[in-house]
Amino acid sequence: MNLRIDPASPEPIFEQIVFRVKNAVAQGELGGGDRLPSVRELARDLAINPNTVARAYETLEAAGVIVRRQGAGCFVSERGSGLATSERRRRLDELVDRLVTEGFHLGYGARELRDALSERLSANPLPSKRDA
Amino acid sequence: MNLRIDPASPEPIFEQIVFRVKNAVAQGELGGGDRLPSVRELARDLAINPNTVARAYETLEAAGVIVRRQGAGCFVSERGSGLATSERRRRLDELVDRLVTEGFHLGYGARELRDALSERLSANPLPSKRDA
Amino acid sequence: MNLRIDPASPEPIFEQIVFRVKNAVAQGELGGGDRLPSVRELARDLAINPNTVARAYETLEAAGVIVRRQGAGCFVSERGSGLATSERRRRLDELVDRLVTEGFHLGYGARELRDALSERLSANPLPSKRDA
Amino acid sequence: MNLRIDPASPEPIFEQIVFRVKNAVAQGELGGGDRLPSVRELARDLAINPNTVARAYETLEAAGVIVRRQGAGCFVSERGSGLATSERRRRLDELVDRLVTEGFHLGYGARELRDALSERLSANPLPSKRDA
DNA sequence: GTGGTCTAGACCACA
DNA sequence: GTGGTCTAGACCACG
Repeated sequence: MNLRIDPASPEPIFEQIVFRVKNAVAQGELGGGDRLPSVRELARDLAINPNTVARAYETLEAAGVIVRRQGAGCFVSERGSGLATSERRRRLDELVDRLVTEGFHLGYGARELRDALSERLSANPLPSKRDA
Repeated sequence: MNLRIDPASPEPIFEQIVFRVKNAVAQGELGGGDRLPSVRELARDLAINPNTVARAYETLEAAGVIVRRQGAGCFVSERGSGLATSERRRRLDELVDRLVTEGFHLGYGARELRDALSERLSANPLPSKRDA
Repeated sequence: MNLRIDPASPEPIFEQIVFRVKNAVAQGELGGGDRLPSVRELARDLAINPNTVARAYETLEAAGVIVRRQGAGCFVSERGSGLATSERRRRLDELVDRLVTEGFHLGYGARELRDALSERLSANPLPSKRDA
Repeated sequence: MNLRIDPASPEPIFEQIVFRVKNAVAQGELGGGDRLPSVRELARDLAINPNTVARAYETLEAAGVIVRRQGAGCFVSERGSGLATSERRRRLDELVDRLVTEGFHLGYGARELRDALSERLSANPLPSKRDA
């Protein structure tokens, strides 16, 4: 999975890990049932405190992305988050609004935003759709 | 502009203000040269600490969204962010990656993501392109 | 709210806090918008580590029961968990199955289980229904 | 009895076994005197560590659900838990409180909780009452 | 003042 | 070995 973090980033370390894992799943690098590195192992590799990794894994479990099993390890979940359609849509709209607003202030117009999204989806196609 | 904030949101108040202003500009509700309410005025209207408003305006100025003229007030900037093309592109890619990754974990596929963006851009078209 | 914990219980302290808060909300002792004691204050009152309280509040936020606002405190949420109907039903069935199974092994029959539930609901009526 | 476990569940495997057995008894699939598979046999069938099965059986014996006869195997007990009436009632109230509290936070009201319990009891009636 | 992040290290529970 | 809980204490961010 090639997990790296940037300790100098304003984004908390545990959130960086959370996003990297979500990203790996969304790119098909990790699939349902796959095992993640152990808390201690990843902490050693990233030279950070095990509690920080544990926090990231905890967040990922709360989001329905992974399951943690005592004595066994952490595994990519086979099931989705279980959110209601309305809630999912609300969050999607917020994500889109954020892209459009911030993108506009970076100087990008409607067409460039659409193209950027299309290019991203073509370059790294999503795995078969995940349940909500 | 009808600036409202949600005091029950976990998003910091100053960030809510920043985003609402950026959003208003991106939707054409605010345009170059328009004047924003004064720090004291807005703080009174929203019933929040003036320091919080001041921090929001500082952030907006640093982002190149507004300019503050001594004694005259705050105005929506005519110019863009002033970032280099490579940096702008990097940030756009990051925004797109975030949409795709989080959207996937909400259960949305490539087509639905493209559609959601297109619908958003049709419903609230962007103003004429802003300079970078 | 009268929060007490049992340090000798096998149930983790942070989970005891989580349940007590959920319970207080389900009994109408706490309602939407109400403020919880601060992390430090509650930690001092219960004579436990602030991190343990923070963990409980974090869990409550993930469950959609409260919202935490930096610099302001923790407040009972006005909104529900946002779970899909199917997921809510699945969890309810699991709760019911647990009651029936464990209740049976305690020596209680169908009628006694129904009566115990009815009595509980009569003695402490639920507040007006919470959104899912 | 068709004992199955879900290795992807965060619930410890030995607890899954404990609950499945209790559940089977509460549904009449297993009755007093019935023999359970041996530790080694069940461990092989479920492809898990024999220690895990042994732990589950120990827990079931401590709860009064099964009895282990030296060299003969494990059998569903004819007797109840042996708990005092007050302790039994305390545990029942706790179970009911848990159902009501968690059910409320899932968005269910008093009536829906009562209905869910009644439906469950109708769909899978309890065997003749077990001794306390 | 509030909550948020991170480190360090102890001890327990599960497989 | 794995993850889970808890403590102690530092430092940062928000209002």
